[in-house]
Amino acid sequence: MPELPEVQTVVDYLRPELLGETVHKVSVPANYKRAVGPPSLRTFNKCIAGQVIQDVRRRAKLIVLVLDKGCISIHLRMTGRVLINEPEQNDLRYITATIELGAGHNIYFKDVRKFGRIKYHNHWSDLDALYGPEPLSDRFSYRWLKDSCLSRDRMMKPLLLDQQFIAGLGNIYVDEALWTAGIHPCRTSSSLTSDELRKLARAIPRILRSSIRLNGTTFQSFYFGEETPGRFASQLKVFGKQGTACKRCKTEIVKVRVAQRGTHLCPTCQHVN
DNA sequence: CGCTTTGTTGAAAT
DNA sequence: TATTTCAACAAAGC
Repeated sequence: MPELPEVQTVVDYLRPELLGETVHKVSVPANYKRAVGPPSLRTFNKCIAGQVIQDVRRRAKLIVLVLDKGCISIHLRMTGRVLINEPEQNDLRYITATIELGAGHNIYFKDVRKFGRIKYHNHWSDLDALYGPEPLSDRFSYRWLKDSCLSRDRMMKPLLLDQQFIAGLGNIYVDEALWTAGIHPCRTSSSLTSDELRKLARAIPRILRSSIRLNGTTFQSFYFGEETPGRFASQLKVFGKQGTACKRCKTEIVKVRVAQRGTHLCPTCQHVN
């Protein structure tokens, strides 16, 4: 499940390969056209034709190809993968879109679950405005987190998953950050103490940077490049660790349901109140 | 077959 | 009315 560190890993892998390439058009298979747009395929191609890729960057969980004028965003959702080499024959059926570059070079979007989407935006700011602060930017701070949590009344888990609140966190890193800070996922944001907020503000960037350094977490299906897995799975403290002993207090990690999401926590370290 | 996964959407609840 | 929560959705593997 690609979240901020996994998407960053893909972006860092793609950037040197794609910088300076010219985009020709995007094509989709006849039996599945949902992966591209908005805008419509016709408009999409009219917009991108001949534009040069000036930058490859990440915003929230999106891979963004910044072109001369607008930009193309790629959301991997659950199982999306970006390939820059011709896929194997048996992988061809999962290619839901192809971005055609010059000289027979293509970007292939392979997506078994087909939740992934590729969109075009006329301006970077249109896309930028959709998301909250980047946790690895200077817009994120203890002060911001404190003010933002105390000024609303939401459960911490869904709050941190809300991309408009903070960008890039998903199920894995929210569970890890809340365990590190000793905060129960059901805690109300306005009830957090300064000490808890301070711990959380430290934990979020620390965990994300640490994961990026190891190329992200390969839990089920995340790979970048052709078949390279991330190595952060070995550092996980609670995600997928139900039934094992808490690294801090030896209590058994449990998996519960919070806001319709599978949620991993230590009942001792993370108090409800 | 039902459950799981993600983020968006629109409806419902507070 | 604004804020917050929830169910539905899209798709396929196990």
